[in-house]
Amino acid sequence: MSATNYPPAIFLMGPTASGKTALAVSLVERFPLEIISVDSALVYRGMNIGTAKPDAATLARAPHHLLDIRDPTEAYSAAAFCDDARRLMADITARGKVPLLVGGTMLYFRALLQGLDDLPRADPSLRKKQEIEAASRGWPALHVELAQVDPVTAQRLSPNDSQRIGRALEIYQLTGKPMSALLDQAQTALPYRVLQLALIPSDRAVLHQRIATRFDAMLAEGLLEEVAALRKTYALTPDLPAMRAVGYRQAWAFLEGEIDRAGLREQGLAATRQLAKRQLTWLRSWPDAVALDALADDLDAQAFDRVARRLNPALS
RNA sequence: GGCGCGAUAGCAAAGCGGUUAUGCACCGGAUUGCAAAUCCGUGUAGGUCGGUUCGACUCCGGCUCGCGCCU
Repeated sequence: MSATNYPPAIFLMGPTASGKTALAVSLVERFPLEIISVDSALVYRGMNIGTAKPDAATLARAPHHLLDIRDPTEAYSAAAFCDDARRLMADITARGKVPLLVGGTMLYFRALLQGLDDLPRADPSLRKKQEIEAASRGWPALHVELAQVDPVTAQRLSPNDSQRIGRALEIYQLTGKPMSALLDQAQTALPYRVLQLALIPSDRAVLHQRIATRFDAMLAEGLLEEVAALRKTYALTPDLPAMRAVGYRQAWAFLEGEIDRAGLREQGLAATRQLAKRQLTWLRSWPDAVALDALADDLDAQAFDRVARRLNPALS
C-alpha cells in the first residue's frame, strides 16, 4: 500500500490553555471525526479539575477516547499510548470515520508518528532499586556507572538527568546491551496521511493571562478538594506521575503545609507557564505542522478549511 | 526633630577595594516505555549626588525613601 492510499488522520496539537478542546469539539460536530486524547494527565480517573478535563456535557457532544483509563496510582507511558492510539485509530477508520488526535503531550505525538524502537518496557522493581541507590549515592554516581556500560548514551546525558540515566541503566540491565546499540532499528511510521495542525498563540502574554484565569478558576472549582479526595481514595505518594502533574504537585504541597495559598498560586502558575513553554519548544521545530494562531478571530474557519481540504480531496 | 538600621537584577538574598554569589521567575534548548516528567543554557544589578582611591556595589559625607526606637 503506497503512502497516498493510507487513510486520513488529523492531529490537533498545542500548548496548555490554547483552546484545543473547544476547537476539537467544533470540528467533531461538522466532520465525521472521533477524538482520541493525547494527554498524559487526562488518562487519570478522578483528576478532572486540575487537568481541565472536558465536562460531561462536552463529552456527550464530543466523546473522547483515552480519558479515565488509569487510576492515579498507576503509570502510563508513551509506549502504552502508542498501542492504545494505533488500535483506536484502526477501529475508527474501520467504522468509516477519521481519527482526530487532540492534546499537548508532544512526546506521545512523536512516538505515535515515528514509532518507538524495540526496547524493553519499564521495570518497576528495577526502578525502585535505582531510586534507593540514587538516594544514597546520587545520580552522578549512577551516571558514571552508565558510562562504563553505555558510554555513548552517558555522553549525551547530564549527570543529573535522573530519568534518562535510570532508563538507560534499566535497558542495559534488562537486555545486557547498551541503549545506544538498540536505537535506530526499524521503527514503524504511522500508516496514515496525517494533517498536523498546531495551535500556536501569537502572543505569549495573552497565553499567560489565560493560564492565570484558568488556574484561578480551577482553585475556585475545588482543585484542593479534588486532591484531598484523591488522597483519601487512593494510596498516593508525591512521586507518582499523577501527583507530579502541574497543579496537583502544588496542591499536594499546600495540603502538606509546605507552601501557603500565595505560594500555591504562584508556583502553580509558574509550572503551567513552563509547561506551555516546553510544549511550544516541541512545536517550534515540528517538521510538518501547519501552524494556526490560537488567538486568531477566524481560527475555527481556518481549521475547518484545512480539515475539509484533507477530508474532501475534491475541494482542493 | 533626634538616634539607629537599611536601600543590590522581575522577586528574594549574600560576600567582596580590582576575577561569576546564589535561589526563584522570565527567556532559549534538549526530549525513544514517569513526559503536565526529567535535564541543560542565558543576567556587569548595586537609590541618588559628591568625595577618597590607580580603581568603589564595597570606604566617607550630603540628599531621598523605608523600617525601628527616642523626645
